[in-house]
Amino acid sequence: MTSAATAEQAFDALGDPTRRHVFRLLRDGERSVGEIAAHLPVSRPAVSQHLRVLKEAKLVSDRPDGVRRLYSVRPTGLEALRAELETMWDDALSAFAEAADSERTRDHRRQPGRSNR
Amino acid sequence: MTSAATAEQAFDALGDPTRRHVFRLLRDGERSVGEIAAHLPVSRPAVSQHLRVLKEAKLVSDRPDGVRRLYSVRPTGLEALRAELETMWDDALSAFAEAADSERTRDHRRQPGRSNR
DNA sequence: GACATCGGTAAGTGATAACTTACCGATGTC
DNA sequence: GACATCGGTAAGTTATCACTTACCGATGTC
Repeated sequence: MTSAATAEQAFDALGDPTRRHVFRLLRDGERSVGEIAAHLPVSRPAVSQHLRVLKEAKLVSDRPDGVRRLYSVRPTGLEALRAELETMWDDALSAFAEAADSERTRDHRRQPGRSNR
Repeated sequence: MTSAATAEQAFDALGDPTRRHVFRLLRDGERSVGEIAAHLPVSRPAVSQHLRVLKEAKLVSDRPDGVRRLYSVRPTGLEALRAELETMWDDALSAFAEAADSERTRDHRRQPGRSNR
């Protein structure tokens, strides 16, 4: 229950600007919490909390390194997000084509009784 | 200024579960506001507000149809999101590989002076 | 062992945004 | 024109969540 690795979690996690910022920082390589916080306009505890969310969404992983704790990106969550987005994309394209199609088929001159239900 | 079509907006827009629900409904084809609301546990005005956000993020478009207003998915915003995610994905993979690499290279037995700064 | 650094957690606060009901203009039907 | 339907907007409430400071345990250094 605590491990679902859903795209939902990834969407929610990356729905916050600060969290996206944190995530993007990690694309350069693993960083400690303090380093991350130094690059952001928020406090270190705030970063810790964001990292927890990202971790739960399987977007990052961490490992101890002495007193520090190094965080790094993790493909798992992103993969789920990518797959979901791919589906969205395909469906969107077909829905878009279909809509454009019916739009074209439908008479453009105003039809009085036109209320497709 | 009101039209940027950023991936940021798309991330923020799809960061809300209800909005994702709305967006997914539209994958089946264009729908009126009332129809959408009927499928959701929220009121119609709430749906209207969500649709506005989705519209600003270029994720949906609308057109009048008599008294109704039909909303449909729009590839534009999704495209921006997809591109951004693609970048994230590539960077994540290389960062991941790099991290795994340095992890492997680094001696696994505890080194005393190990504090890479 | 004393001391410093790092980071997670607790507790509290403030802003935001998701929701509600009420209202109103626009369109279509009779 | 009267009436109904649909949907956007205004205004207000509430819950959520991002953030703060304070505290504490863990690890490393001397």
